[in-house]
Amino acid sequence: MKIIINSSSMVPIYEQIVDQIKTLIRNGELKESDALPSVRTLSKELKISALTVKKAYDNLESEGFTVTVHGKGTYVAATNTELLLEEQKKELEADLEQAILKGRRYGISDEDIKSLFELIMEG
Amino acid sequence: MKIIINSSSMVPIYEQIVDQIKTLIRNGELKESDALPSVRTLSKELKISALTVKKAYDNLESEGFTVTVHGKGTYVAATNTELLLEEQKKELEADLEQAILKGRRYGISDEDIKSLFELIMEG
Amino acid sequence: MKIIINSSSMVPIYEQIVDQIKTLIRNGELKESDALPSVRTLSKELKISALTVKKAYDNLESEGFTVTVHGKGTYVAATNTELLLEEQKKELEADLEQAILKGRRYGISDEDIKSLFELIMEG
Amino acid sequence: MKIIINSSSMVPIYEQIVDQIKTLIRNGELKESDALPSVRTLSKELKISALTVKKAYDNLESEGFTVTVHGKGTYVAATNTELLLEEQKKELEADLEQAILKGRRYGISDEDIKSLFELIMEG
DNA sequence: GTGGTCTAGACCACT
DNA sequence: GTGGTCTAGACCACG
Repeated sequence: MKIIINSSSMVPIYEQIVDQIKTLIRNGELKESDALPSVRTLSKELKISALTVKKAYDNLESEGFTVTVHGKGTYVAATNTELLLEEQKKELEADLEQAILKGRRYGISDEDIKSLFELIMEG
Repeated sequence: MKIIINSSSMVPIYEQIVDQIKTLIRNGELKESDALPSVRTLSKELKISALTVKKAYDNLESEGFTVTVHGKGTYVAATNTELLLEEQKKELEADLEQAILKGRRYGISDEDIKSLFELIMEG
Repeated sequence: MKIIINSSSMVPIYEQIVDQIKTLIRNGELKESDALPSVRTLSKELKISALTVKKAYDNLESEGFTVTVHGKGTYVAATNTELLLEEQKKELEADLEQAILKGRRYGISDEDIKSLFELIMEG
Repeated sequence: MKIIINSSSMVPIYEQIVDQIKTLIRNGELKESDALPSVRTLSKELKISALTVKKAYDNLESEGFTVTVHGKGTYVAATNTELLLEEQKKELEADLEQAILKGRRYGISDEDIKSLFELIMEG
């Protein structure tokens, strides 16, 4: 499990974990029935609170990506990776839209917004 | 002063006020030496706490957009609108970059990200 | 009446007026029984609110420097200029003491405080 | 954390806290990465509102003396204590200058002002 | 547990 | 009237 935490990021730690595990599942690096590391193991590995890892796992479970067996551990559920990709695209779309709307609210021209976007994509 | 508050947004109310007043200043709808509505007036108008409006005004003052005279009111300071535009562009850039990085972290191809962006801009 | 208002100063306007009139009295530029300008006249001259001038005059009267005759105006009272000088010295002493105490609270050495003081006196 | 609040002072409580913490940092009693007491803890200790403590902490952070991590706490930032000393000296200088100017405005001789100053320093 | 935001209302100083 | 400070308590998000 190569999970990288950026504690100075504005994105909450638990969300960073959720995002990365989702992607691992979609990429096939985590397959159906694979066991995730235990809450305590991962928390020690990442040097964060076990409660934070648990919150991430809870989110994954409530979204259907994992199933937790009491006293045994957390396992990757059967997933439709196509569906997951769609979901992630929707999330990206929402983020992009919000950024664009903010730019327009600031009175920045669409041309300038496009230029900025392309600059970032190329950089 | 047409300020619109979205109380269900994750963006704090005081920040929404700050953003909108900054934009009003940059657009020339609020000119140098113009008086902002008093803290109490605006708080009644927006049906929010006076403290929340004050926090917004404090932020504007500490960033140099306004000057406050005790017992008199809050006024638009002399500002370099060029500089303000740059600042807002930087904010937009940061937002866009974060969205793009998230998309890539999700394993979405750059082509797909570009398509999504253009779709939103045209829609 | 040469009164100078610094509206960007931290010292309240009414206090600036009080201070300057006190000094005019002590220097003999305003003598016993001299009439002060009317509240409205002075407020127009200084381009400030009449209420602010009134507050200054009220202060002067309550400290015994002036007497106000209803319907006529405000006049300089009989004063002991020696006493006034003492009072002003005490005020200066209090201000200096507060500044010095602050410096010491900041952990600035007495030598540095003295150096600063002399620098200002000479500059 | 020995912080002393003088609630009858004209100096706002939050500013008293800011001043004293700045000094603790400059004196090395608070070192880089040290945790400040939590907002709630300090507010109980000083028997003041949590909001007042938070306002102090916000000020410290916006001036770069501390960093706050959501859900974790407030920590002393890496600071240039030399720079801080300079800043505090400037503040002292401004206070002394204002006192001296007031004395001169009162027509008190420079010799008298110096005498007063030395008396206070020795006392 | 932590900080972040918001409320409703109080009292004060200045104009 | 204005802004400046403070309170006591609420609800939320994060760890």
